[in-house]
Amino acid sequence: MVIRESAENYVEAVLILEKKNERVHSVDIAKYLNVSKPSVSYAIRNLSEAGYLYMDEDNEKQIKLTDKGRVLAERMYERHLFFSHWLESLGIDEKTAAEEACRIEHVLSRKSFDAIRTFVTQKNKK
Amino acid sequence: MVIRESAENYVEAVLILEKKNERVHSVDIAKYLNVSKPSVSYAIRNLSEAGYLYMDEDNEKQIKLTDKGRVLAERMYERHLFFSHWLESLGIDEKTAAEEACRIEHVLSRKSFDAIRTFVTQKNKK
DNA sequence: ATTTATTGTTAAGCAAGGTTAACTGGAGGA
DNA sequence: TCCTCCAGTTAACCTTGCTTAACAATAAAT
Repeated sequence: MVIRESAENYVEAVLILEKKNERVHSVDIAKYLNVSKPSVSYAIRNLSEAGYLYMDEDNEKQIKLTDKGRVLAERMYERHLFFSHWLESLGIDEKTAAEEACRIEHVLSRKSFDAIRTFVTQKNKK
Repeated sequence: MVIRESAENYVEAVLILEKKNERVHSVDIAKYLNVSKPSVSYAIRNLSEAGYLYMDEDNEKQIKLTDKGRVLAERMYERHLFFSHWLESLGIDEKTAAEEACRIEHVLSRKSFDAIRTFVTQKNKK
């Protein structure tokens, strides 16, 4: 399975719900991402086949990240926080900042993201 | 027609080929964007129905931007130049910088792009 | 115990944006 | 004149990632 924007959003959603100490069931992901239940069902199947997460059948079907999935999710989340905070600091309203962070976070290579973050962080220090 | 990333790439390609003083026929766009001829044919039909460009039947089927198309194309091109130059100045190689600029340019609102450009330009002045 | 609500899955289908294969039509060379 | 090449279109199809409708299974409530 090729990991695309959609897949990245699913694992990130799992991480965020988990951090909020909320239940992480398919239906919660659907609500969080604003998609239908079958979409989540389909995504879960693909992502579990690809080893990014699994459904814990023994524990009320909670969705859990694998190590591989967690690495990806943390990377997306880190980017999300960075871009949304940066955009907000530039005067973009919170909602817009979150939406755009959500799109930018998927299109950058590691190198470019690191370079941008270093640039912004250094400027903000001064 | 909703203008998406793909549509933005087509009008931008027309602008760039035009700036390079090259022929702008469907087949040139296909080569530039690395897509097949039928893809271009389909895109041209949609974009001309939506008023972004037209095929000049009286002039060897050259593809021309309408005013509306030109506005969009210039906006994309401006973003493309900004991001690719910025990334290169951060040490990203030219090819990667161009590829990533090509993706970032489509995901930002006007407000966010302006804010980012102002931030970067100011830092680089100091 | 039976009904009801919640959760997840299956099936069928749609839209966007690609692809290849096959066709048409015009321009230039032999 | 005929043949060939080039450009563009049409048809059929694929993939991704959604959707709605219908259904199954389980838990909770009366």
